[in-house]
Amino acid sequence: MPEIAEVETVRKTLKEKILAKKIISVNIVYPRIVESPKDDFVNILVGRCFQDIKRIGKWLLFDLGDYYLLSHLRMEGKFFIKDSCEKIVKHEHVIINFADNTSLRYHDTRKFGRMNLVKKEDLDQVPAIKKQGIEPLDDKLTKEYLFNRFKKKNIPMKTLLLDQTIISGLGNIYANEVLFAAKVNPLKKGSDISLKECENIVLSCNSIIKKAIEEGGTTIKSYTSSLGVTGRFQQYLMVHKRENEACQFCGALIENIKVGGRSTYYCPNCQK
DNA sequence: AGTGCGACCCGAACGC
DNA sequence: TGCGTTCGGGTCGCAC
Repeated sequence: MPEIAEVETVRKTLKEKILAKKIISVNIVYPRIVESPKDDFVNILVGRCFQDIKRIGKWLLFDLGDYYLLSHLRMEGKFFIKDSCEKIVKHEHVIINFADNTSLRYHDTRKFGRMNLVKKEDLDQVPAIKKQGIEPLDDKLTKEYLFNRFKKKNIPMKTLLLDQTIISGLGNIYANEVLFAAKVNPLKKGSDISLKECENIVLSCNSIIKKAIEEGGTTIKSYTSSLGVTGRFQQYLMVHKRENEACQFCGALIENIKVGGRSTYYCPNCQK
């Protein structure tokens, strides 16, 4: 489940490995991953090189000079670097071969991830990018901003934290952790949230995402970032996947409920 | 406009 | 053992 901290880890680790290497061929094994016309996708990549890797929310932006290759890992997308001669293994869907006989391989067991090529000047036109909200570590994420975005919403806070147009980059793990740290009940409606609670959410977002990025993200189930890098944040998780364990603050048992169809973990005593 | 929900996927976990 | 069923997870698009 790559969220902002995992995507940031992928960005940093990949940058060390693939910049300024000429792309000599592209192999699209599973076409649905690539949303752009396939011929364009191959023709534009070949001959160019990645000059930088940026990130907006959970989106990776591979900078090709005049184009961006956008990549969203969804739940289980991963990138690996392998020698070009190595066999394509199961779940490797897009292979980008470099002139130095290495290759960047997109691996995704669920096939949910997506890639797009977009001209740099058209980036603002991409709907998914255009509507991204404010990032957890951005100074513009203030209690007043959140209060204004939440106050007319008659839906649960858990759902609102997952809304990428409000806060950009939180997924299920960090949404659970942020609500616990802020002592906000996941079922509480946005319209019932106080300015003080918004302040707590901002502070919790800041500290949790900062720590998660420092620790290289979280490894849950099948997820490793890229290049075999394993996140260490899982040892700091207070509620996520800890159903029936004692809350580390009050000792009450952590509960698991569904909110908006998503698995939600919280302490019924600390988050009333 | 705001809200809810199914579709997209397939491996893991579970039930029998 | 082996088969069938259920679940999960981010985002989009459609229905209400």
